[in-house]
Amino acid sequence: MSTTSSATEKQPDTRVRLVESAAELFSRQGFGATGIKAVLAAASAPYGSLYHFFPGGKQELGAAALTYGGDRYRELLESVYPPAADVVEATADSFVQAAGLLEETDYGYACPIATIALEVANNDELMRTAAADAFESWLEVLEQRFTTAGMTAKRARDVAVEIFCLIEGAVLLSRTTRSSVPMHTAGRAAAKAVAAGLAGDQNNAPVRGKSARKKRGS
Amino acid sequence: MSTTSSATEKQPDTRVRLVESAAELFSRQGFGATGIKAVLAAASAPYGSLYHFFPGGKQELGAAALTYGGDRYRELLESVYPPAADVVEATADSFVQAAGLLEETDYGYACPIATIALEVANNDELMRTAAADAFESWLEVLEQRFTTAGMTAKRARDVAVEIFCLIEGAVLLSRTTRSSVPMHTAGRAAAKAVAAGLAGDQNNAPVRGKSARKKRGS
DNA sequence: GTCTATAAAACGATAGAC
DNA sequence: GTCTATCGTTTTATAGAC
Repeated sequence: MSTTSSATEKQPDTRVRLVESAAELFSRQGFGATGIKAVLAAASAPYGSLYHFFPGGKQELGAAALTYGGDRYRELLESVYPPAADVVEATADSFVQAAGLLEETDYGYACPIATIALEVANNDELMRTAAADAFESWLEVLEQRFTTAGMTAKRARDVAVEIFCLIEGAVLLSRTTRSSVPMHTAGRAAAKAVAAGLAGDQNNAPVRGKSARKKRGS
Repeated sequence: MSTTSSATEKQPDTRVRLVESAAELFSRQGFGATGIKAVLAAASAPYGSLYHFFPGGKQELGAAALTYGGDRYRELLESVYPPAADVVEATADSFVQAAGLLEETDYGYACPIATIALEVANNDELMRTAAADAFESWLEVLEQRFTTAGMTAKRARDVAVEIFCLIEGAVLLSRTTRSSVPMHTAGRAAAKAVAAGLAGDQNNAPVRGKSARKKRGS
């Protein structure tokens, strides 16, 4: 019962459609620029239903959209990184997939969180933490895969953060310039970073001066 | 060489204050969520002055704010990368500086473009191109420095994009999680990437399988 | 030319009818 | 319990007074 009411599952889930539409529109147009009316129209839901399912109003809807989008993307990430897969190859694939998504959506969509997160990071603590939790869940997936592949926990974390930064930065640059080239460039760098992490070449030692480089793995 | 009407230069630059306040507020709170009244109040400017200086209204103000913020950041970038400096060291420094900026602003400010760019990339072509031009000018600075340091033009471009992605992704993650750790992690990765680019280890060949490569820059 | 007052529309949110 | 009509505020933009 309660808000989700998954016990009966009778109607075509107005609440879910609401969250899906919100995640879509907020991530495309921004949270502040998207009115709740637009969300309701996209979800084919009547006006008052929003406040029925989300007493907290737009803020609560935004947080739910972030959590929903974060979960969906985490699932995608888990599927792109099958437990036994080559993590270098999987990393390269994930960027190619992201580039394809950008092209398919005419550079309109790539990350369900980023746009909203930057908007609300200073102004809305509830939504900020929802976005942070989503990001953290993605990093945990990457960490787990990299650890399984042989990295130390510390290194797996660093590489996961690095991959995250590369893909999110590429999302920003690709969407702004309407080109998938940056995403492909970032993908090659990401694959290299993962390979370096596995090979033991990825550390936090000073990089300048003489540094004996150890060739890449396999 | 004032911005537009450079003939007289009489008033204490209301237009500049307007653009500065807009750049500040838009990048912190988002473009859609920030009303023009808030910008006018921050600039201590009367209402109608906005439409006097910017007949195009909020859109034109937003584009001007992006150009302004982009120019300022490009100057900062040029100062962080002095022409004769060690680019690896300069790269590491720039991330440390970015981390410091995040902490000083309570994780409220880091990039003058990113937040706005993601919001308007789909909805406002004028602002989108302004953001794209700003990003491109930053990449050109990095490219030029890396080329001077010995990289080939192609490699310099790739490394520049990579550095950009790392710092912008780190801005997103650091602001969302309210931690400067990701920025420092990304900084180490960035310094390594630049070093690898200089050493000739950075290429776009497939990272798996055997691939003997030996080309060197300069 | 510089600024104040107003206008029309859209916003988020609420109350109350069904 | 589900949805429609309305409230008060705030938004961008425009006239028009100084």
